[in-house]
Amino acid sequence: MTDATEGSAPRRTRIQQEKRELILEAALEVFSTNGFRGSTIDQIAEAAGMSKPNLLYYFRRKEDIHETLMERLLATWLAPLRELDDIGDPLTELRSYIRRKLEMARDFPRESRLFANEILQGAPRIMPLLAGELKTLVDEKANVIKGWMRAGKIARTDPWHLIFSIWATTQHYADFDVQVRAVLGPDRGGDGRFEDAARFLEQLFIDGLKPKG
Amino acid sequence: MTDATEGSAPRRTRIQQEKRELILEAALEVFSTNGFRGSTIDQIAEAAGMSKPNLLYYFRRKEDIHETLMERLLATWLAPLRELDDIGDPLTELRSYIRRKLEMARDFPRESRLFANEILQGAPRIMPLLAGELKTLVDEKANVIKGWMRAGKIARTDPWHLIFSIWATTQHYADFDVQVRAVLGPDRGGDGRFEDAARFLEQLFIDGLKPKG
DNA sequence: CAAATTTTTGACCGATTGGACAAACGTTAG
DNA sequence: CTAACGTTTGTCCAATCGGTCAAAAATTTG
Repeated sequence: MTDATEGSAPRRTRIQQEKRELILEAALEVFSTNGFRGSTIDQIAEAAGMSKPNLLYYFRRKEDIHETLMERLLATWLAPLRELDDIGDPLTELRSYIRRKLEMARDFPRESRLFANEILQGAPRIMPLLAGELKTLVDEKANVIKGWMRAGKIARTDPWHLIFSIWATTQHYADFDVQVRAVLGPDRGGDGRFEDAARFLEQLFIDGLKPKG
Repeated sequence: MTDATEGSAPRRTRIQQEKRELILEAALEVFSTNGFRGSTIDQIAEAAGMSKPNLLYYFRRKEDIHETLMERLLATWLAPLRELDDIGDPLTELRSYIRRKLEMARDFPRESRLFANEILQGAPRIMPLLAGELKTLVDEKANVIKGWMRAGKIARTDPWHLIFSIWATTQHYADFDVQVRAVLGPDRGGDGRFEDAARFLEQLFIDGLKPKG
């Protein structure tokens, strides 16, 4: 994907490519734990192992780093939803989607928190994207789900809120990780918590809480 | 609840009580939308309609405002979970809990976002509370839920993750409100979205997605 | 009333912030 | 070697930050 903010792809040397990656990696770490305003260029520069003016040689403004980060994030973030399609068994498809989202929460918690930070503060930088690209994608998948309901493959319910609930429950394990670990305690809060969560979510979304029989 | 940070309850004049409330109300608005570091004393002072030194006459440090806000928040925030008890039908109890939490997301979105901001950034100020008071409460309620499972009143599953999923799905409508409204669009994103969410969540938690029959 | 106390404010301070800039350094091409 | 170009850094700046302070204004008390 080309940089949306520049008309033509800027030519970059090998060093520029590498250093920009280094900065973005460091900035992801810093932004995701301190928020945009809570992070300083010095922090990012130090995490990237370079001086502040050197960092500003690769990204002219603090906002440019954040913007680049958000653009990359959104592409990978919505990939699981894009994969949800009509072929295959509906319940299996949804199960896979839930599993993929939970894996992303486990493997990319910093990206999840970066996104959560942005939304929490009113999404000032990505509002058009939410109402545009994201809404279009969700509407499209909601229609797929509606088709499954009409065909009697899954229970009739609100597809949009279904998608919200999948987002909420899976991202919770990234965004609220400290709380989850604190409540589960040292015994159950270890690495196994994601498998426990996967089992629980599968049961919740498929069967609910009503006892069988 | 008495102020945990001061040994004895400080005596306050009528003006002090009123102005402190005014400041806390303004600070809730500012902190919940900008985070702690993203908020300035000037912003809060302006929102409260007073000068910065005047504000600092009532709260000596920025952190004191945030601390007072968090203490109040936590008490009311956990009230719905405290109400969950053994008397009454289990499924009805859980339904009520979900409804109460969703109502809190609707009526106190700023408190929800303030809390989310704190957790997102690693809960630096309330970590002991999470591992202490909160964990104790959740463990206790998890045992209640376990009892229901043993009695065959609800399906067997992980009570802790059940509670997490209720938190996640309900608070999502406060914390990710902009995204929810953007995706639902002007038609369905209006005031009715909370009733739609309530209907959906009830169905999800009780019956899941598997088609009937 | 007057004295004592509480409340409010303008001016100010040191620290931190995002960012500019020119000079120094390193690398590559002719 | 040298000129050109890409990279790095020390220094600096204006704005903003949290917070202080003394004095003025308002209020309460006797």
